[in-house]
Amino acid sequence: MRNPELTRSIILETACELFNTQGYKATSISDITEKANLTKGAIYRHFQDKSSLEKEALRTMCTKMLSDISFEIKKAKNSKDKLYCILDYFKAYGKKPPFIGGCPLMNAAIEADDNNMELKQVVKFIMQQIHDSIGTIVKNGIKYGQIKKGVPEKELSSFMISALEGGVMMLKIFDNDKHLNHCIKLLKKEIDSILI
Amino acid sequence: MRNPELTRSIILETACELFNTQGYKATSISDITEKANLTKGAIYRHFQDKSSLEKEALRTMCTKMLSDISFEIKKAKNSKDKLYCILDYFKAYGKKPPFIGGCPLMNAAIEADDNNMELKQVVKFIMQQIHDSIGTIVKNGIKYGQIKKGVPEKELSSFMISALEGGVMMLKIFDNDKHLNHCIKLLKKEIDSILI
DNA sequence: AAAATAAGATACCAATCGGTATCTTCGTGT
DNA sequence: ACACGAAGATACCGATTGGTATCTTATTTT
Repeated sequence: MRNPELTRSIILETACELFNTQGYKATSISDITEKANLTKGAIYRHFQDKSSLEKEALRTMCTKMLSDISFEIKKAKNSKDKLYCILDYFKAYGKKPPFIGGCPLMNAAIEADDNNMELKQVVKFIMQQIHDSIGTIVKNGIKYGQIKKGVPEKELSSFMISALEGGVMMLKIFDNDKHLNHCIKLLKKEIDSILI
Repeated sequence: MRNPELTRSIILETACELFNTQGYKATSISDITEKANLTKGAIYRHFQDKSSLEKEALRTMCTKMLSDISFEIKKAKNSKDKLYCILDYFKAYGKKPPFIGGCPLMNAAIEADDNNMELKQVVKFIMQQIHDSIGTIVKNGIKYGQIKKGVPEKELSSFMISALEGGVMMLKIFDNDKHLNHCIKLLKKEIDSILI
């Protein structure tokens, strides 16, 4: 019956869910053991301390997010479709969210920023990757004649990320996805305006 | 030397600062007493419990935010300037932020949402006011021939709030206001495009 | 089959949490 | 001048926190 790898993944998955809904500081080790039907002995065998578990949980969620998005992006054939993929990924937060509790990156960013520097570093690293990826899509679009020359790819990337994350925040505040959908609609307009 | 009203306002101000930087749950009553050079006796004389202090601190910060923004908006003479006021208010987070620790509304929204329903209700109420105010500016702009007819005011309002709050999040993640400034630049372009 | 090792349950620790009860002290009304 | 009530300091409460030490039990090695 014993399966250490399974136990570890159960702990990690439970921690992800609780950290992303209740917050990192607000989730106690006991919260995790109760929900996972395990004990402290199990957790502290697999993870050095709570801080390690926090960082690994955040990394796990972000890695899943990045790989899910890039899976869709790779299927898309042109720049427009690739950029739309990102919008669609966030649109899903309204109906069948990829994570309960909202975007893990935003949640960790807001909670960690003055408090938990290690967690903040993880957020910063992942967010930079996303920002670069969107920039690359735009640059390639220009290169291959699908996007107008001179479009400032970094500005568009910052704008898309900010509006989408802000839209998810609005979704959580109002328990209503209309604000998020407004953002996506206007971002699509913005994207369409730079296409050739 | 004793001044109960002053004591109360010191407690409230200290609580605002700590709640907005460290988070509500993560800030203990002892944190507040130490920073304010007071004791529990003082706090629990002026506030019923921690939850009350949390709500009043959030309301205090949001009221300040709303009154600062509306003070500037009232000085502006046309729709464009009024909308630009809101962008400028958020732009200040980069250089001399109105609150240390980021936007109190976003911080509370992210922390409270699945956890602290009373705090979430405060956030929801204030955010609705802001959303309505921006909508009203746009509607009046249309009425007085400054903004094109048919502009969906609610969409623009959701978009502005989301992009600005997301921009503040990016500012906090990277300790760099370039992403926020990108958002503001593109929002200005969006606003200019609906002017007559 | 016995011994060794790894997995995880149990019991405990000091520190800290929010909150209360009590006590001292300051300011005011008489 | 004195008493009284409010302001706030102090001491304490049970519950919970992250973490550790120990013990049992399942699995693998010999």
